Amino acid sequence: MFVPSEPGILHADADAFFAAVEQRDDPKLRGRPTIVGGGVVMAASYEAKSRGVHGGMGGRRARSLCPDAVFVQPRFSAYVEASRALFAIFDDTAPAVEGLSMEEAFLDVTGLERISGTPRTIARRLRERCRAEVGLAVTVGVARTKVLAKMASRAAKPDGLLVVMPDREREFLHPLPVEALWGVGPSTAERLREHGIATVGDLASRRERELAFFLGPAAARHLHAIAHNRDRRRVRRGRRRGSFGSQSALGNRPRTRRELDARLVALTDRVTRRMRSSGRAGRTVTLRLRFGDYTRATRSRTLPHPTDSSGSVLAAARALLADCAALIERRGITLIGIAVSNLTGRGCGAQLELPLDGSRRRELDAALDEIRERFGADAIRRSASLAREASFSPWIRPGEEPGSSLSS
DNA sequence: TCTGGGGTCCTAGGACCC
DNA sequence: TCTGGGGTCCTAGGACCC
Repeated sequence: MFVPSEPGILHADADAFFAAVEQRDDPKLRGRPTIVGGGVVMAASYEAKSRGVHGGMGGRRARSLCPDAVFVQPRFSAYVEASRALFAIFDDTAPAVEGLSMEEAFLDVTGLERISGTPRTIARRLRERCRAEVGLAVTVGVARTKVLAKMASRAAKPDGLLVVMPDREREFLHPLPVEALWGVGPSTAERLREHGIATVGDLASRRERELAFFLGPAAARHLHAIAHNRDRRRVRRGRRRGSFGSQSALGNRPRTRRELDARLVALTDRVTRRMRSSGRAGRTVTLRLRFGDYTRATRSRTLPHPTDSSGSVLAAARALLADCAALIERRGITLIGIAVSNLTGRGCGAQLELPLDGSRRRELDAALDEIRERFGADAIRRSASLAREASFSPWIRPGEEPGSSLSS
């Protein structure tokens, strides 16, 4: 009898991360609906979720749905520490780990069977270690592709493990509503439903060309591919972030120019400080605004040279803010944010610490493969000459911490 | 106390260059 | 001088995710 071998991509995701850390650290919260945040729900424990509370919901609505919930202030340093501990276990489990956020990652365990056992065994052990060593429940989805592993973990939550075997992929995927697809949000779902597409199976039955008419070519190609579980993206190590940003909500009361400028100074300081401690510089400064009527605007400016200095970023941000004075006057401002993108080092996504001894050879080859795959064979030659010009220093450096964003 | 705070990727038009 | 093709970069905005 044919026995298909187990697929090798794991998606590991800590359940209700912020809320779970709070419940771990304060026994009084265990078993009780716990909500992190106040004005807005940043994370809700499963006790609160079962009453209809979810992330992003207004605090008042959450309170009315779940009057006995305990609200706690977020403690970001505790979440960062928990995230590091989880990633230490992930890194110990698989050679290729790709962080998606503070609390989730893809792990490629292909070819580890002789050393560590089957993917199912590895996933089981990973979950046990996260619980024993970090005190958190981690759900794992296992499949042949990243999209499917991600969707498997979603389906297995909370505190579950789901392996989608290759001969069961369609059975798993096709009955799901289109909203369940990773990357399909309210807007795309509505457009699909307008065209009579309600399930992933419906989606798979349409031609890509037909989808492109109302989704655009890129979205059509992507959705058509994943509806057929074609997803060739590999688990990539050492991905570096593409931007640094910070924003702050202002409430509804009117703000003076002086107040806005003070916010801008604080935001700039926070962002450039983080950039300097990561050793990155950027060229494009973006100002993000939200107005009293919930409309938004962004304005950006690209500088001639990369910078990490608060002076240069602030000057650009101030000029952009001045351009928006009339808009702000008219609509009232409720949120201000800045981001710096177009970062130096972007594109050198596969990094390695020197020195290169024999044991690093395999990693180097994998890194070169990755660069070829993402940027074309020519990129190696161009990078090599750049690196020679720069005395082989700036582009080979240890990667950043995994998990670049704060999330719920 | 009525709407966090962080990210990613894609599109489309215009400027500019060869 | 006009037309065309092909490419890159910049800007603004939309959708989505955690």
